[in-house]
Parts: sequence; C-alpha cells; structure tokens
Amino acid sequence: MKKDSSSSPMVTVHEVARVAGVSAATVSRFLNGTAKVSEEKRQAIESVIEKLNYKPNVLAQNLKTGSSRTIGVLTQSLVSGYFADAMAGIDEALQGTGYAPLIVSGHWHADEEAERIELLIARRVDGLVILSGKLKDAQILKLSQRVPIVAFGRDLSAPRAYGFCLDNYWGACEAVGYLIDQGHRNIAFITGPSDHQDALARLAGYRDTLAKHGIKEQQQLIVGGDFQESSGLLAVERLLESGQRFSAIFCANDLTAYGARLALYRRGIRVPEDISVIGFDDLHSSMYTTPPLTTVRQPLFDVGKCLGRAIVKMIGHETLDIEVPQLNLVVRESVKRVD
Amino acid sequence: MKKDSSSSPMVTVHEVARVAGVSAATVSRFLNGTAKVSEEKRQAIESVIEKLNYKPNVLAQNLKTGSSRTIGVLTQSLVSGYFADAMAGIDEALQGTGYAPLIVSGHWHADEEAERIELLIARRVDGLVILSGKLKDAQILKLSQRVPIVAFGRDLSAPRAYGFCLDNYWGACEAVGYLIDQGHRNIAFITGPSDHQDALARLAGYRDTLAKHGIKEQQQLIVGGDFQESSGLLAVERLLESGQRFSAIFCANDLTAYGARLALYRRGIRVPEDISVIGFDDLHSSMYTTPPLTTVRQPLFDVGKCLGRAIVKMIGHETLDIEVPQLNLVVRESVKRVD
DNA sequence: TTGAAAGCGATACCAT
DNA sequence: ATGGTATCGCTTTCAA
Repeated sequence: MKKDSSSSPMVTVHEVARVAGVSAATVSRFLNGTAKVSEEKRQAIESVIEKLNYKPNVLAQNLKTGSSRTIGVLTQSLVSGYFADAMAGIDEALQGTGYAPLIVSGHWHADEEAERIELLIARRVDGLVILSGKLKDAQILKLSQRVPIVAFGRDLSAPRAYGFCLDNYWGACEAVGYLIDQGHRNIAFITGPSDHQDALARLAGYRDTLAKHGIKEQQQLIVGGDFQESSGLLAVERLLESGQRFSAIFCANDLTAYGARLALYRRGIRVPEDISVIGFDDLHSSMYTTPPLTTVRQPLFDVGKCLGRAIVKMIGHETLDIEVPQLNLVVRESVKRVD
Repeated sequence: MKKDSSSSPMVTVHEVARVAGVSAATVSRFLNGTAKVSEEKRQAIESVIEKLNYKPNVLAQNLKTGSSRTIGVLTQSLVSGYFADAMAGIDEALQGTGYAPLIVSGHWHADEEAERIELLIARRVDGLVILSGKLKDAQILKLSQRVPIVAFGRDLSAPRAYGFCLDNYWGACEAVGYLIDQGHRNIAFITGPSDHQDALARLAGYRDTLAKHGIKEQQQLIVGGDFQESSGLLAVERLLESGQRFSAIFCANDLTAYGARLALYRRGIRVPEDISVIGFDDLHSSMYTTPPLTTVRQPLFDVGKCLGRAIVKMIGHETLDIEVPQLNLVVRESVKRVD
C-alpha cells in the first residue's frame, strides 16, 4: 500500500498507544467511551493525541465495524427545485449524526434506479432514502432485506422499509375547491404524467371536487401534460384552440403553471384578470412569478427532515415516530374572484 | 464484529478462492487485472464468483488501498438552481469513473466550509471540488497539501490545486453593450453582494461599458442587492422612489431580476414596453418568466463536467486539459429597443 | 503464473 | 481497568 502522500506521517492508534505508554486497546476504549479509562491514562492519551494530531482512520473503522456511516439517497433529478428541497432537509437531519449522504439520481428510470441502488449498496451504505421513482414496492421490499429503507412517495410499512406519501388528493381538492369558492365553474386541468401516482391523485381530486359541487366535468378541459414547463405551454395553446370556455386553469404542478402562464402571456391574456391559474408544489420561484402563483404547498424540506431522521432511527433500531407533514394551499395573486 | 445482518452469508475472496481451488491472491489479481491469470483458473474463478454471487467488500478495499474512491464536493447551497446545475455536471463527469460524489454545503460561510472540508478529508475523499465560497486562496492552497483540489470561482494553478473563473466582467460588458445597442442610455444596475468576486466583476463591466460608450455613470442608478429576489424587489422600489429616469435595469443575477420584475409588475410598469430588464446566470426558469428573460448564460453544467473531469485527472496524475466554458448573451424578450 | 503471508488501522474478546 | 491478540476482507510483496 502506498503511504499517505500528504505531509503528515499518518499516525495510528498504535503510535498513540506507544507514545502514551498504554495499549492500543485502551486508546480505542478512550476514543469510543467503550469502557472506563483511568484518569491518569486518559490524560496521557489525550495529550498525545493532541501532540501527534491524531485522527482515527475512518476507512479502518469502516472495515472493522462493517459500516460506512453513510446514507444513500436516491433522487430523480439533481437540478429539480422540488427534489433539492427534500435533499436539503435530509442533509439537515443528518447533521451531527455522523452520517453523510451519498446522493445518486435515477432520472425517473426504474433500471437506472436499481443500478444506482446496487452501487450504493456496494458502497455499504447503512441506509437508503428513496425519493419517488418508478421502482415497484415489491422491489423496494426485497431491497430492504439488504439495507434499511425509508421512502417518499409510496406507502410502506415493513420492519426495514418505511414510506409515506403526502395527500395529493386532498391538496387537489383544496385547490379546486378554492377556485370554485372564487366563483369559477369552467376549470381546466393540465395533468401530469399518467404513470405518476401523485399526478393521478391530483386528477382524481380535481374530478371529485367538481362532482361534489355539482359541476359537470368537461372532457375537453382536461389536457395532458408531463410536469414540465413546455407541456403547460402546449396545453394552454390546445385549450385555447379548442374554443372551450374556461376561467381558470389548475396545473398539476408549478412548472406546468409557469408554461401555462407564458402561453397566456403570449396571447395577451391576463392572469388573473382574464384567466386564473393555480399550481401545485410551491417551488421557491413561485413566490416571484408575475403574478405570484397561488398554489398547493408541498413541504419538501420538512419531508426531507422526516426522512433523514427516520432512516437514522431505523438504523439504530429505534421506533420511528413520524409525523407526516401536511400540504396546504398558499393563496397569492394568480387567482381572481369571478361572478 | 457483527456479521452482515442481511440474508446472504457474506462471501469473501478466500471463499471464492477455496471453492475455485486457487489462492486469494489469484482471485484478487483476476478481479483487478493486476497480473495475468491462466485461462483455466480464470474460468474457474469467474464461474465461482457467479455462483456465489461474490461482490468485493469496498470497505476492505478502501482500507487496503487507502482510498475511498470518493470525491468531496463543497457547494454553497443545496437548493440553488445555479449550484445544482454544476453538481449535475460533476455527477455526469464522475459516471463510470468509479468515483462517487460526497456533497456538503458551506452556506457561504468560511468557517462552515472549512469544517465541512475537514469532514470530507476525514472520510478520506480522494479529491475535492470546491464551488465558490469564501475561503481564501491561501487556505485552499494549504488544504491542497492534504488532498488534490479543483475549484470554481477562483484562479488557481498549483500542482495539486487548480481553479478557474468564468469571465463575469466580459459577460457584464456584453449585457450592458447590448442594452446600449438597443438604444438605452439610462441603465440602472442592481448589484450583488459587495464581497462577492463575480458581483464585483459585473459591476466593473457595467461601469466600464458605460464609460466606453461615453455615458456618464449616475450614482443613483446603482443600487445594492444581494443576489436574492427580495433584494431585486426592494432595489426597484428604491429606484422608482428616487425619481431617477431609466429605461433599463441590469440585474446582477437572474434571481434579482425576478424580484425586480415583480416590483415593476406591482407598479403596473410593463416589461419590456416601459422598462427593459436583463439578468445574469440564465437559470432554467428564466426561459419561462413573463416575459422570458434576456440574460447572460453561465454554462454551469459544463463547468461541472469540467471540474469533475479535472479532479479525476488530477488524482490520476494526468495533465489537465481544461477548456474553460464561455459565457454568452441569450436574447429573449425582456429587452426592448428604444430610440 | 501462482501461493503464502504480511499487513492496512481500528475494534473487541479474553484474560489478568 | 488494562493489555495481548485475533479479526475485518482485501491487496501486494516476496518466493517459488
């Protein structure tokens, strides 16, 4: 093995032990508080550690303990504000626990996710946090035999696999309910990907809320999107071309709303004077769109904190006392009351 | 030591060797291609590995080789679209190299940065990528004695520390030059933090370009900001209250431009009909603001790829053939020609 | 080409 | 309370 190429000559427990006149075991015990060490030796060890500037070799600890003190985090995108919030939450939860996050992205592709997870497991992560994705629950359950898992965007409750969702259905009901409260009757909906659980829940919320208020659903007012801005833009163009009347658009997420808003702008249609727009997610930037976007807030940072804390507890065999964060409607300026 | 708690009984090189009827050394050699292995044994080993589903223990490899095959990445924010792009680039560059990124955030705070870096070094990262931040070049140079470093946002060129900047001065000149081309003479500037290198360069570019075109700089048209949306909003309000005339605003970054745009919107001032706005960065969302933002693009993803490739080469003692990505003006719809 | 054996640096068991 | 020693799983001399 190559010696450390840096300047300091790599001091080990044995070296510390030798200089302090004790055994390596004692040094280790002192370091980990595994057993009592006499005051006398404690001081000796402490001062030698100080003098030699000793730092335990994490790699050796890892091998010996069989743990890397690392949490694998599987996200779906490194550049999405949505996931970024959750990762920040995880990061915060992990601070001071001795665990560091190892982040990989699956890009919404089951095969890639599986591959990245194998990589994470090969690196001996002590736990796994999975943010959404396309893996089957069954796969995750299976994976959880090899490593404890906490997931977001799926309901799981096995010994070593726990997962929760936010109530997207409820959120969509709130959004549409609010629109109806404001006097809207002809409400368009731009959907998310049809294979996306949350997108489906939002669609269902839209439909049910309409029905609940005795408003007949109009097939032409529901147009397909994919959670990206471009699809919102396209959708509005189609909506406009269809000649259907509508006074409000519920967008399956904020990104879609941005695109929709731009399409409206291009046609000289004012928001909210002519048409109201409501989104879902509450990305940071939604506070600064023109007009600021009324939307359903997903507390992703809190979700991340929850997940981070949960995986640490699961690893420590503590009981998970999860309090699932709640969605809530944030009213800004993109919806106008009509009569 | 606890044995692996999962189902599979943890197969080692020795196990493979025993079953294949060879020595552990040979198995290792085969795995790493360190030396020639006879065809016969190669096959035997291969099939045993397959049958036993053997996976090398990375932790043991790490200890033995003294390397964690990990790259530490110090960012300043986990939720910034700006840094996220760079991290995605790094991630892409690292794919297939066997290195995984360990990401930490310094939150623009020198002490925190230093602390996080110590953490990274304690975890025996093989290299470090530093994204901006407030550390002194001297500190980085010193750190580079312990671990090779590649940095963005500073000019460095030591054996084990390389860093580059994008030409923010040039970018600002482009932006202001464009505004002047479009007939603007009274151009306001909302600055970035005064202790931020890039912000200063952009200010200098603004000033020099004005001067170059014989336009007298008006002190009241330069107002302080901090790269956040809220500061753009505030700045515009101050600008408006000052009673100064101006037909365009150059914002030190896109976030600031978002805030500025909202302030204008609130006052019923149209963009670009009444006032033109230009930003800096070209965040993803700038394509979908209303109107889409004209701005100076920072190719952060490419920067990230550059950095990722560079650190890998530096670790492998290869020569770094960096081609620093270029800024460029992207013209959209937030600037109008005036006469 | 191949094998035996010596570590890498820390931890933990077993004595004392 | 403390020390000796085996061990974690792999890589890599050194000999053959």
